[in-house]
Amino acid sequence: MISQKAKYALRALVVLARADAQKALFISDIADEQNIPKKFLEQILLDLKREGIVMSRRGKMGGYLLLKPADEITFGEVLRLIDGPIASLPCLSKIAYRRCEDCESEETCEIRHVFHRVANVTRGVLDGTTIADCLAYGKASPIAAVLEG
Amino acid sequence: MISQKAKYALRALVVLARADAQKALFISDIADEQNIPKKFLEQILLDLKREGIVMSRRGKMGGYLLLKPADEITFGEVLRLIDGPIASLPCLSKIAYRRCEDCESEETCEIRHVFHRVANVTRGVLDGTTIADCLAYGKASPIAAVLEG
DNA sequence: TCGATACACGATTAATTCAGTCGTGATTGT
DNA sequence: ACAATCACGACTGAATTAATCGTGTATCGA
Repeated sequence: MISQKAKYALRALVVLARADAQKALFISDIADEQNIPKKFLEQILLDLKREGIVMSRRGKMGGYLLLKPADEITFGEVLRLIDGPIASLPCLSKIAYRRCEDCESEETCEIRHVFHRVANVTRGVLDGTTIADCLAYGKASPIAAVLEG
Repeated sequence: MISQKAKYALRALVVLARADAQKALFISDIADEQNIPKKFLEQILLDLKREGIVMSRRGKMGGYLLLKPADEITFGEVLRLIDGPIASLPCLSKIAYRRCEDCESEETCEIRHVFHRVANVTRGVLDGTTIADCLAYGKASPIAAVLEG
């Protein structure tokens, strides 16, 4: 299960991607549209900003807008930022490798090879899917959802 | 990341699968071989027993043995039992479906279709891999690990 | 220049989960 | 009877999750 925070982050990015690329959106507008607690979303957008995915303007007429093009923001990137490693075992993580303490060696670990395959297929989907791939979905065009069944 | 508990469960099952099918193993022997806290493993084996995956004998000369054949115990089955759903979203879980509270509808959810694909490929691996597929690995035959690279 | 509106950011919190540990009881082979 | 083994509920400390609170800073428009 991904965290609630990651879910909010992804949906906020979709909203930003759907908006006019030049026009900043208020936190409160995004929060209202997606039923996200405003203060929590504020925190999330700050994380995304530090990572260079979005930018913000302060003051009246401020708000948030995408810094990276929507088709260059992958699900994998966002999930790693918010939830941490995608791999099921610390010894398989790219961004936060850690040896399993209880494990004698990675070569003879009985289960590592299985989760290595899991990590590969999962990364295949998450690093191969971008925010732009979600634009057809959502309030704007409920019809699009039918396409996938 | 899977839990430590799930990791222990899978490795304990591999140990049981490697043993003589008729001979019960003590909790303490499995715990020692895999560096698992004994009391914690006791709890885990009870879970696996309730599920019908292993059985136990009490008293002196007691111990645990597999109830199901190793090639019929899938990773998916064990992970669902110990860690819960494999799906990344509650609304995609087979064993514990729950509607996402903050989500208007599943048809128009902007991110659901992506995690549906993730769930499919993950299940493909986890439900398609059994404890028997791990027998070549581990202490018994460190050479086998080389085969995969 | 003033004030309303927006983002910035650290601190705090309640609830839950994780990873065990403890203690006692029941069963069985010798 | 005794020792070894599993059974099982209760407990615990640390970490994580999902927020909330409060104050500060920037900016626009009148």
